[in-house]
Amino acid sequence: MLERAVLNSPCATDALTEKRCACGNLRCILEETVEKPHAAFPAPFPRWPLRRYQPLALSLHALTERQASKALTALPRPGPSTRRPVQRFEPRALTHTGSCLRREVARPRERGEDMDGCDGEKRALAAQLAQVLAMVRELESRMDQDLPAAARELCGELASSVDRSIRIARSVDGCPRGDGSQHPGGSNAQSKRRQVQPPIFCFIVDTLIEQQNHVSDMRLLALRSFRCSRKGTPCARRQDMAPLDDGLSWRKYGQKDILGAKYPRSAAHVTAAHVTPSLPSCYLHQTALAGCLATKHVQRADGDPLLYDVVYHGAHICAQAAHPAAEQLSRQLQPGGLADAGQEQSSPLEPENEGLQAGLEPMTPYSFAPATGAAAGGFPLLSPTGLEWQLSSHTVGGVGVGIEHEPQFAEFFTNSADPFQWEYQDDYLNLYATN
DNA sequence: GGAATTTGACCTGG
DNA sequence: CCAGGTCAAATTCC
Repeated sequence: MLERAVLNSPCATDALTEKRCACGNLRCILEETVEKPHAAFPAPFPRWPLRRYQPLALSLHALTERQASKALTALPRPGPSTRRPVQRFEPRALTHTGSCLRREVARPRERGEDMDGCDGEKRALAAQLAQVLAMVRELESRMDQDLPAAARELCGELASSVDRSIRIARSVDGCPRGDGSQHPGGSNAQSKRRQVQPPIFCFIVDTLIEQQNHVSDMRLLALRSFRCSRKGTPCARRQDMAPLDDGLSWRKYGQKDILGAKYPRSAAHVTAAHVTPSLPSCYLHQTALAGCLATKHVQRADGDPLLYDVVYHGAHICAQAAHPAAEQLSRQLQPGGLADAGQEQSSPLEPENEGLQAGLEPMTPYSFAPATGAAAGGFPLLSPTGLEWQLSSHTVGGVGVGIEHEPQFAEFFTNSADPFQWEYQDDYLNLYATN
């Protein structure tokens, strides 16, 4: 795995000053970009905290502000259930139970708070999100001070509050409706395949703390999801805290143990139910192949079992392509002809062409549709390498980390002449102000 | 009984 | 030849 190779670099430290490390090891390149700003400016360098904290804090701020306004509207509305939810692709072996929660938090009912069921929990959720927002603002206010200890403490509080928010959101999401039906994804005791999403903020807060400790860089996180694909360039990939609920329906058709990987890789087609719902199940797979070439591979990351490496192949030409996000991706793929994953294509995410710098919302692979949980909402991820690495996700459990495309990746490492791309902070500001 | 998943076999590209 | 992707019958779930 690339990640492992990165971490095991044998290169000498002095090589880090080279623009490209002599050994070509990725870690050297990473450390160069991380350490150079520190070496170039005397400590305490007043912009150090800003450079370190502002992108993530801005992400948190933008997210929490949106969440505070959107979370409740995304909650299940009372009314009859229209149809049985289509089972999303979720490898059983990859199912987890949200064990990454840092601490157990008593639910409002257990704490003697509002007893009005969903309404009470909605209020608790709103309160939690408001608290998160306040903490993020405080974090922003401290950016100009070199107070890593205070920032660390604040991050811990943030993580705790976010965990609580997500717990509440889940419990609300699972509240019984007026007609007694369960909301999709809710707490259906009979559903053994239900999906449990981990808290989305654990990761970003960990990342924030990690950056504070000079241990890592967001660029490393972007690297973690890079892997060569036998079939050629995947049209999109990302790492996530859970198998994505990307708004589409997937059917698993295979699982394979991968040499050197801890966890097997699962593959899924788009289900053809939307196209030919009357066909018997034995034809579904073939129909899916004939109707839509999109496939999805999911594998747990070796380094962090809570992360899932998701790779999308092929073009959506089935009925589900009508999904707004899928349509958007399709449009982006068409000019470059990336429809077939086996073809060598240029990046569908060229920043200068795709409106990132114009303030448009960054693209996401297929659909990361707003999920039914209260934690749904836009989530801009920042990358230290520049705007072309940014992405926004819209999934409950989704913390998009590394959507990338191989040409971009290659360009990133072959054209790493600007280790100070962090200086585009104002662009970040502008970008997120428009999201 | 239909839908979804599992799993061993087969296929394919390097 | 081998690793990884896919097929499809068998199995499981609801």
